[in-house]
Amino acid sequence: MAQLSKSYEPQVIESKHYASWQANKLYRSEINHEKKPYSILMPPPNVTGILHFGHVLNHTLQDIYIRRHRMTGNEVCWFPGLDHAGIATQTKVEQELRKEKLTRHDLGREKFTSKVWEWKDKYGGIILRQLRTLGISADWSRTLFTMDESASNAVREVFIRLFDEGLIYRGKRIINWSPLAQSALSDEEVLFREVKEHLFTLRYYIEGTSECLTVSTVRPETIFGDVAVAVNPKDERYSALVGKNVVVPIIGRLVPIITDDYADPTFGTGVVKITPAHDPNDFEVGLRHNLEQPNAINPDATLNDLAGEFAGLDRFVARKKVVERLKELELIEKIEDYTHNVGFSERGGEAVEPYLSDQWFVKMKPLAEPALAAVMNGEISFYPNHWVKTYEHWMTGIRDWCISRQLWWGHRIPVYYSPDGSFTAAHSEAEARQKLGLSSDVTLRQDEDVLDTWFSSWLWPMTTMNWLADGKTEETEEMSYFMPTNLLVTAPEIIFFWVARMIMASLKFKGKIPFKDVYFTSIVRDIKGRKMSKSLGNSPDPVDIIAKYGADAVRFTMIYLSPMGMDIRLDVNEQTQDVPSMEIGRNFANKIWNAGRFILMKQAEAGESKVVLSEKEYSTADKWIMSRFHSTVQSIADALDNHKVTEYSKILYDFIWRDFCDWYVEIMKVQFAAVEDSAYRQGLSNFALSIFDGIMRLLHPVMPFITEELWLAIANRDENASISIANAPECNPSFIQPEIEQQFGLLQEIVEEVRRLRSNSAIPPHEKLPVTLSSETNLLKEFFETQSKIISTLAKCSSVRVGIGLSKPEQSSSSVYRGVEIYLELAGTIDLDKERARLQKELERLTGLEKSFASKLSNEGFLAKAPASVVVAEQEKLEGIRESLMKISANLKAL
RNA sequence: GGGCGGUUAGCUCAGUUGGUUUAGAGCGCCUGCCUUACAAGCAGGAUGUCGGGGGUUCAAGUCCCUCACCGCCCA
Repeated sequence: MAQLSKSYEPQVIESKHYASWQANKLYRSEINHEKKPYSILMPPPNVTGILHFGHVLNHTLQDIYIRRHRMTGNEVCWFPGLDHAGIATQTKVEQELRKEKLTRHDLGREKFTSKVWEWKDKYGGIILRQLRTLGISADWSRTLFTMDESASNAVREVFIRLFDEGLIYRGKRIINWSPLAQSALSDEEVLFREVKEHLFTLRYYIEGTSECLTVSTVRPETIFGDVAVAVNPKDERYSALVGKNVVVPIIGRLVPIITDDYADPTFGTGVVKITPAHDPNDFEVGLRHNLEQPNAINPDATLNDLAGEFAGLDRFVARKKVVERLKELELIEKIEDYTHNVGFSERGGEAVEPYLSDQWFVKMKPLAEPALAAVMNGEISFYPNHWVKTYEHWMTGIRDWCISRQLWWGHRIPVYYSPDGSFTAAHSEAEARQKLGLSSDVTLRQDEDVLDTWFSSWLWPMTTMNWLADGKTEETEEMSYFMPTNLLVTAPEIIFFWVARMIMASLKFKGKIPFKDVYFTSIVRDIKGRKMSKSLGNSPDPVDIIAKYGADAVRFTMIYLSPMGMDIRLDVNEQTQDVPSMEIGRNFANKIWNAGRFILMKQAEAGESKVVLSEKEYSTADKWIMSRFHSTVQSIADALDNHKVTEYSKILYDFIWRDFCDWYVEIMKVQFAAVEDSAYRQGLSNFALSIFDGIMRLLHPVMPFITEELWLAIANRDENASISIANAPECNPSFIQPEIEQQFGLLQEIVEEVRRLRSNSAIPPHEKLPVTLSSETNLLKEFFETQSKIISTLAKCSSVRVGIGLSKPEQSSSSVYRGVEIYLELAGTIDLDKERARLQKELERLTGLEKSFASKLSNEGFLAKAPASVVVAEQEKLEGIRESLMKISANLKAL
């Protein structure tokens, strides 16, 4: 027998087993047509990312399903990978360069990108190493990086196909511009936040008059791009002025007063300035009225020459200066506080600038329609289901996707321009020339921009399975075996970024859905409901927490605490950066550890043997634990099948702690001590061990390390065995016996009632007292007789007298439970007043109950309309209550 | 403005298609225990107008309407 320490020490055990799992290549998958496939795509973390609690939860969930299916006979594959994260990674490397006072332009494109690759090889993907400490069983041999050649080939091919089909187009549009990254962002990369600013009402003098129109704006610094002021066509206040010109403040340019529905008569003065290059709505107005689109802002968000004396100033500095100047010129009518939503870059955090530029877009409508249908018709299911509505809403109002980024790190857009202005998408310059019908001496220029990172990750379901790895191969073995994958586990935040687009791409290019079920995880917050973030100091490093509590404990706690469909709140100590709730999992692990240790000790005590109790030898408790075990097996299967993962953890927690440890193990001690026969003892300890073995298998998906350690220990299995490739227990319904569970329930209640009586009378724990149990049926009498040893041990009785209609012993504390009278003999120590008060209180409680049941049963509506079974059950309850009432009042009288 | 969640013990949450002796768990709290698997533990205890109001029903924490508050997403 292995020597186990008194408390569970995860650190050594965890690294030992992970190394052995990897060395034995247990989680490598292969195409095996004998088995049903089960697969999950790991959402590729950012190459710059480090582990946070969101990852811990997400990957634990995935690992639970992966491990579970590996144990239920599937050929399992978990496809891991890493995302190149264009903006984030480029920013990181640019920051490093800045320390050397260099910019990427100093290096040039080629040198810069090779620098990024160097950075990636050296520091990138820390997170994948960190994930290993969690114990997850991904097939690391399949790790894909979105910039790998194979994935890049697919990206290029997809771009060309969509371009040729007309689904990718180039357009001059207002896009979200990140001045920090100096790149376009997609709508999804912009976060809106309420900001308190000011609403300035400016005076625009009408040409040649001393009258003025007052125009409200929050961005006076954009007046240099003004081309018109607009009023609503129905707004009679201004109808006489339409067609006249006004003078733009400071610069004095004349612009027309036009009418457009966009002008809201109820907002501000009802007059709005039109700056097409700096506002998406104004841009639309400009198109309708054929206006120019002068750009007054540079890519770094400083003002340009159009702003005259303000040229070169940052937009926010410029705003102040412009306001000062307007004040000097008395061109400000009023300044009001104004709260509105402003878009900020998800990555850089700076305010996004609506910016007019040439960008590449994907036409989304044709892609969205089938992708919406796949979810609406149930081919793909969302858990929790309510996300379907969010998905539907976005998909029906979908806008084209801006996919070009003015970065160097990423997949370069495969578009080539000829000097004559024609262009096409192609695999090479030569191919482009051919497509454009140009002779071979024409030099083409490749588009400078790269693609949005998500343009590679939307192909993830296919590129992970080597689709178009060489740019040509349409169908791979992996795809025909594993696609569609079974489950995707992801944060709801990227439902649009990623989930929706993967569905689109898979349907578009393969005509297949990418996954069947999507599980949206909880968002991890602190106890105040704030999202975890480094700047708030409420985001401890999970690596430290894992080191302190053990990976199993962290995994279990996260699952146990995360409510389905809602955010999870973790109590974080900001001083110590500790997460004390991890004690739930740690204590549980310790409990399991000690239960295992106990059984091993009993087995050693009984002597090595393979003998297991036969069914004929089962005691009530043995039958009961078998019944409970098989029910547990069933409810765990149901919980996991229905994506109720928290329930899975709760079922196990309760079964192991309450049923197995509190009751079965305690009773096993009694049974073990009562019989000296070593064959019986061996049979019993092996029986308990077999239950424990099953528990380990049920628990393994969520707590892989401790279960591996104990499972290997309990059977002295050989070094290379692993619970992770063992079979999950199956439910054998014939062992589920409700009548045994009911009978045992009575035993538990009796024991607890005696303990309660003892506690009420303040009996010291070591003092044993005589107990009398009086029942009304022979059946119960006999049952108590067979269980008397157990009752007397668990309830600390010096003796247990069992009989039918026994009278109340002198000076005893009494109780009635379902017709059974329980007497605890307290000769000499009984406090009669206290006992009377207790019985009186119980009497009152029961009288109240009796009243409510009696009135229910005399209600004709109830008798006529309630199902007969309910009426009968209520009738029986009432009779039981009346019986208890009689007995208690008799006991009260007898005091 | 539109949509989606949530409101149950001091805290974090369970509570299946309405019907379990008048609502459960963990943490925290109180009392007593180093009962040789486990003090990271054991035994016992206290704590609730199930957010407010209305309705449906024989019966509502559970279904419907409405209001309030909190959170998220979209515009």
